[in-house]
Amino acid sequence: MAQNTDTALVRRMESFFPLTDQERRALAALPVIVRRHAAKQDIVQEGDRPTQCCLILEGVACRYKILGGGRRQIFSFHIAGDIPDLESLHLRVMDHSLAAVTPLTAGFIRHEQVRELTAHHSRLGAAFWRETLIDAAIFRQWMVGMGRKEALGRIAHLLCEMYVKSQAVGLTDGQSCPLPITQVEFADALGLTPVHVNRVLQDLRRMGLVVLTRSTLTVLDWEGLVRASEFEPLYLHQEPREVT
Amino acid sequence: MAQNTDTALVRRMESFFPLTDQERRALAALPVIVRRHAAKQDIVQEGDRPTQCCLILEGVACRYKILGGGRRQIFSFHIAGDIPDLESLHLRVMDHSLAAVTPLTAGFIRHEQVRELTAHHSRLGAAFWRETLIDAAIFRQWMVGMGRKEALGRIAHLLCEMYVKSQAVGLTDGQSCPLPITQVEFADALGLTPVHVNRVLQDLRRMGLVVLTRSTLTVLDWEGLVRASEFEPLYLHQEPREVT
DNA sequence: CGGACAATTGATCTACCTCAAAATTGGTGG
DNA sequence: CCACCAATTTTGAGGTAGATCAATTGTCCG
Repeated sequence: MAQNTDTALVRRMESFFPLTDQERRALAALPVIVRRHAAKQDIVQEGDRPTQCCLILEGVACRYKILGGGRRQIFSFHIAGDIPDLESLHLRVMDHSLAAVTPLTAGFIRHEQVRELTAHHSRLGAAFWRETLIDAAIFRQWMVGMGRKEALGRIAHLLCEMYVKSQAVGLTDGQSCPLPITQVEFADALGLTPVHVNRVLQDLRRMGLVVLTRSTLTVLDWEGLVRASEFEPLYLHQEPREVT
Repeated sequence: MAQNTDTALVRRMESFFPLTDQERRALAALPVIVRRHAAKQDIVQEGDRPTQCCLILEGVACRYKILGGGRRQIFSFHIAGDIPDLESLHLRVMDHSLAAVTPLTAGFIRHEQVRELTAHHSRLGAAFWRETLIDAAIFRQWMVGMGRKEALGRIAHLLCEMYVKSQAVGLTDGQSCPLPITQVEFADALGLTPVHVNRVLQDLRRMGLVVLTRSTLTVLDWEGLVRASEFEPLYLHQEPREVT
């Protein structure tokens, strides 16, 4: 398992720039505690003051906030290699919660270890910072959807995004990727009702763009899906690897 | 003017932790080029690869993206002391644009200078990082509004937020703060139509919560506004100053 | 095999949009 | 200093995407 945690982090960092041996060794030396979480279980809650952050190793997690009246807004979905609560490194109090969507394996790293690492390896610090900036870019893109797109484009866009993110960490298989997210969760992420999500997903199927099972997304017509969603992957900042 | 730029940055940093003399000197030594922008003028555009970032000294700026069909989504408004494109430090290509909302005075600092600074002063680096994390927290809060609140709560929330942010940089006067933002801009920020924004603002006035002129917000009933908007300022992370 | 959760369907309702025009406002040039 | 222009704000009437409420069906898993 220790090897898994290393490769996840190392691969993630190397998508920014090639690591030196020293940097690779420093990452591998990070003490990581691996823990499993049941589906729907909170990992960190709004109001907490975490002393560690959480590297997703397997499964899907989401960040969310609950309002009065049972309304919920999901801000992001996270897959293997993501560190969804990295921001807790510099924001003492959590302003939202982090939960497992599916059964989850996660590695926990103490803040002090991360601070130590970034202090001594400024390029790794920059890479971590960059991760949080990409998170923010994704938030902005979701805002575009919720503010200025109709339900169909909004849902299609999320499917594109999840597919591309899965691809980047090698989770795609042919034209399929894992997507174990319920329609209720889609609704809470997109600012819609489960009922409406259901109807629009049927439209997407009828248009021959995708097949969605309970746990898998298959993209039948990528071009069509991109067009329907106005998807432009620039905001994910998956630049070709170059030396800095 | 050099003094203005210094105080803006220094004050902003000190809201995180008390600076050492050394840190204060390093900030003051940053070469800053001051420039004025007319209202509605772009400062940085989507697709640009900036080599500097922009410190707002006076006026209001916004970040936005344009979609086909003339739809626009505004992501944030920025006032004195903000560095709205700080993220360009680690994301090579701009995935959105930055524009002046009002006539604007801004100071520009070269990336290399900022990198130099953060490399030698890791606490300042952390403070800059933190700024971008708070931006992201505000994005999340706007998502909550667009996804799960009706227009009245959404608008009221933005008014609360702008008031509190103004207060933090000493721009409030009694129960008023500058808010030179048109209803069209509100609409593009909130995912609404200008027509609907107009009607809801009238409701807020009729409820006796606020007075809004073209350039100034006056809060008549803060409690009422907070209740109507479900405003909880935790997400702004304006913690009491403490030593790190 | 049962029980809970997830997906689906149908009927009705409403917050917000669209389109169009009028009334205000503020800045600018003469 | 005033008159005018362009941008904003405001008003009205009708339309629609998506919400709400309430079942029903399907599916996974112990």
